[in-house]
Amino acid sequence: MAINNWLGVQTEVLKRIHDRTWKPGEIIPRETDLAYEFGCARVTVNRALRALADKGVLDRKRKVGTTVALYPTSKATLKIPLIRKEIEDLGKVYSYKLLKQTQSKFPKEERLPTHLSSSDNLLYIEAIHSSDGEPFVIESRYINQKVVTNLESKVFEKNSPNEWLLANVPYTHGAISFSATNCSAEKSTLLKINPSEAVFQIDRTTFDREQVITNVLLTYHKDYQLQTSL
Amino acid sequence: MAINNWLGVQTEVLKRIHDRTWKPGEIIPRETDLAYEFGCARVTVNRALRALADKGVLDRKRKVGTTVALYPTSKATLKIPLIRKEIEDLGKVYSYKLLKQTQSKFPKEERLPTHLSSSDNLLYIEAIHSSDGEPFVIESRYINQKVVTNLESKVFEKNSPNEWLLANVPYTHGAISFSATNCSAEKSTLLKINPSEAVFQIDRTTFDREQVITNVLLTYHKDYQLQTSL
DNA sequence: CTTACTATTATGTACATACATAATAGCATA
DNA sequence: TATGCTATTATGTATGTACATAATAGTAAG
Repeated sequence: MAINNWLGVQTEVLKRIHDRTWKPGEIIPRETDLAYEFGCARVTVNRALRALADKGVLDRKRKVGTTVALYPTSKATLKIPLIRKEIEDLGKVYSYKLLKQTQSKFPKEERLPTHLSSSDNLLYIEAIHSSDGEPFVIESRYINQKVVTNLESKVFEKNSPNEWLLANVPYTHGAISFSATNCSAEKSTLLKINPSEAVFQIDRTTFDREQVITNVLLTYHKDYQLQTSL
Repeated sequence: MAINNWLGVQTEVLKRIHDRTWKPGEIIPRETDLAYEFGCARVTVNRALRALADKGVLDRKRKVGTTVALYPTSKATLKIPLIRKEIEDLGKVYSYKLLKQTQSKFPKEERLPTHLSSSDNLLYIEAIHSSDGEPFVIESRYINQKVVTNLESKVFEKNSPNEWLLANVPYTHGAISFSATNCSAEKSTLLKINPSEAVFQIDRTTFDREQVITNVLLTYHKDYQLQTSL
């Protein structure tokens, strides 16, 4: 019976990997052969296999062929949501408060903002996002004013930098890192937790080509979990 | 000048989004028109736009059209590597040690293993992975022996469950969550850190269709960072 | 005014075909 | 033996064409 759509091909291929007809590391039949077997066009097989290679299930190489990935490089795609949206999606009321806004060439912070040099003309902002009035995450951000020039001084009193930048300053790429740290005394007060409690942090820097647009350190409330699926 | 490959189309589209020719939320010209403008086939435009929609840069809807995503849902794809590979890629020497292996219907752990019920026939394993002799991560795992039946009792003395399962038990999907926690006394000894120091944790459950194969809690050494790019 | 049908439209997919490109193997030459 | 050329091969991509499908708008029937 012919399989005449790429999702069907994908399902069949996954089935064979799963039931070990094709074992990890092994080479699978070439596109032409599979197309003949399934009774469809090679392009259809190509699309299915390409999608699986994107997911990390298969490895493909020109002239060599397609192999079942030895260690399926479990690629989890995690969506980094807007903070407001994340809170609202939980059915909670979102609120935002600006805590600090300073012009600072040499930020007197404990952390070195990644990817930024002290020579940059930086705007430092600290704000807190709350869920039903409870502290949710502290946003601690540097903005490179060499790149972001259309800034009115009072924007961030009402709008969170998180949201304003996303809507107003397009970026080309970014670097992101997740870690755990013992909460500083100052932040623990803001988050209403005990000092040195373990907190989840996201450090993200976004770029416009070579230039850094902004670096943000998000310090989440206790018990925050970042979830996704494989 | 004609753009006659899908990557070229993608680049041009990204350029226009970036220089705000097409603003967030706006609808962009239809495939047919773009194809005409670029001097290529509609299918080529389709491929480029589809790839961007996958990344979250565009939203597409049949009959309605393609819009620039209002909040580019920053999708970070993070690779969950084999622990051994992660360590070796850092140029360090990898070592593994089995700490505990018990048959336990009712695990006497502080944590409830996610997605598992106490009725399952569980094998509990605790092991440590080291980098140049220094503790790197504690693997604390439940294996569902209803599903994983081909287990020899001594496999995990030499092979880490992490690696053995990946190579021997195919899975259909998984759930994963990242969090921060204060390290338990027991684990802090193993990791050679102060008790209640903040540690990064990954909790992962993999499934074979409806059935849980395994649940693992990975507790990383101090200062561990999970990094990726956008 | 509401409901059901119908036409329209933009994206989604399938196919045959053609050519491009990377990697390999084999052969020939120095 | 080593080196470089060449043929081969599997995947990668582009195109014209055709039809599928989802969502909308418009129209007719009750």
